[in-house]
Amino acid sequence: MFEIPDKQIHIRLSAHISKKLKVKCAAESTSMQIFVANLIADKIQGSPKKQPAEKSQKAAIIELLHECPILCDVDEIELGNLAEVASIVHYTKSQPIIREGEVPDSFQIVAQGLVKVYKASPSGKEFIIDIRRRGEIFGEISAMDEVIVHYASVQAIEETDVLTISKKDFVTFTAQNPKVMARITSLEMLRISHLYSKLINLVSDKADQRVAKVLYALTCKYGSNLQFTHKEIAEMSGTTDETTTRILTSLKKKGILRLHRGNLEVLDKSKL
Amino acid sequence: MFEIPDKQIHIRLSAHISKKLKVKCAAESTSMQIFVANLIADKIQGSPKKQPAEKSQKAAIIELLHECPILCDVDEIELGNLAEVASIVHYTKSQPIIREGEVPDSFQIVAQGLVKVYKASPSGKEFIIDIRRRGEIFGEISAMDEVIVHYASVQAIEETDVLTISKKDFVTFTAQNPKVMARITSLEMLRISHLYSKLINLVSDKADQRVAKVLYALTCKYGSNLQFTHKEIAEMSGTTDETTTRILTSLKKKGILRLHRGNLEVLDKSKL
DNA sequence: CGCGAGGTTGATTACTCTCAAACGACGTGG
DNA sequence: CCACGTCGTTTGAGAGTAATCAACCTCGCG
Repeated sequence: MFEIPDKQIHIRLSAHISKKLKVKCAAESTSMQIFVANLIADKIQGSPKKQPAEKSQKAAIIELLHECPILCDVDEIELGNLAEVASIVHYTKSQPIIREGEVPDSFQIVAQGLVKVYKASPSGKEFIIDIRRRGEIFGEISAMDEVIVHYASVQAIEETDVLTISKKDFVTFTAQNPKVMARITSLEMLRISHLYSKLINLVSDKADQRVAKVLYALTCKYGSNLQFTHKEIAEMSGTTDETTTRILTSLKKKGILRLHRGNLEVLDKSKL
Repeated sequence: MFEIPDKQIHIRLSAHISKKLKVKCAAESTSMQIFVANLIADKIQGSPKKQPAEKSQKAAIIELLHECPILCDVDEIELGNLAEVASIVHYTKSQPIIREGEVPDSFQIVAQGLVKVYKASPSGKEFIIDIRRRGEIFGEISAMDEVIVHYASVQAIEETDVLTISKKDFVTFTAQNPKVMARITSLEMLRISHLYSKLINLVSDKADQRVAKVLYALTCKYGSNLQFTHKEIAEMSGTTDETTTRILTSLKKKGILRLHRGNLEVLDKSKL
């Protein structure tokens, strides 16, 4: 398993090293503790180890596969075979799953928790393209035989379990189940339509409308209790933290929102 | 055929009708002459008529199919069959080909000329998502069996010939040529990666860098002589006409560009 | 010639980013 | 348990960007 060790470790750093670390963490938008913890874990254990699917897990995996829209009508036997080659990998909060530029080697389905799909600009600004939850897929680019690289990064935004299938196994599976490939294509086109909407929103809406649209979309998908920080809302809207805070407080004053630390509640979706 | 009549027609409009027409044309970013010409043509002839592929055309159609990346390795017989059910449709400059929200009924390949894929916001602002030329496809959403609608509009930006294949025929074709479907999926993923880049550019770059990136990308694809108006560059960059003009003139002063009416020449691509 | 589309320029306004400071909540180390 | 650092949040002031509004130019064409 890949987890931050329970034991506390105390580290003393010289001032300039500490400063550099701070800058790096800021650029990667991660906390120093998590960064160092992951660094240590990486060093000690290498990449997250795949956990072979145990018998007790197999039923759970098949249930997850059933919940995945692109696999919903694949027959039981095929799903069983797929479950055999799948494994569950746990990622801690803020742990990277895919880094932009890496060569795809596996297809993934979120089993539990949330991941963000995002892209960072050279200047360090991040834009969250999508949030995926249980049953939603990513890394589907590995189903392609061309040699391409990941064009976005994926990171867990809370404790997350991810079902992982190696590229080789997934290619074999799709070859035997052409309908799955068709569903993936269909999904990609749907995602393109969402991207088009995001583009046109970015060029034509002001920051407050963009934030409102993000909140509206999140509410539609996740309900009125949203476990996101202002920073995350900002990165989904393409604005800065401060601007987002201002917009959120103004929405609060209008009675549309209730703000708490690290989460917010939408009281009146229709007013967004 | 669907063309602006050669005969000149002089129309006298009352002031308020003229004004409304002007506003409408501005909103749809088309010239009044073309708008009225298309209006008349639509009224007289209905939708653009499909021109049945004549013998002399069939060779040209097959040549086009060969140039289309997603079809490049389909065998000659299949391409011949596809050519049988394909037809060439001519669109005049600024004529709409697909309107957002329409139900897809055909798959299209640009044979000659240029089309823009764009989306308009409710406020009327347009964003040009992509420019397609000979061999590039659009309307591929009609290959899907789900009932969905077009999520962007397509318009000819110069005199353009488009190879059109009905949804039914194209679905039949892809069913017999699964590799084509795989290539389409691959293409969609590539397009997604471009969209990701556009998104991150919009949120992190200033207007001048966005324009520069647009010019750079256009130069890579079309060479140093670009037949685009400032308005079109602006709609690709997500800025206004005026801002784009300012940026272009500043680039001209730096000796990177040469500006002419309706086109521009990139002198030093590396400085963009 | 007169019109309209494309292009240019200036002045003003509005928005939002940036920088800065500060606070409360929380967890951890001591 | 307290002190501390970090994170998430809040607020303010100032700067800079680009949108908006407006006027004007000019080229090409009917």
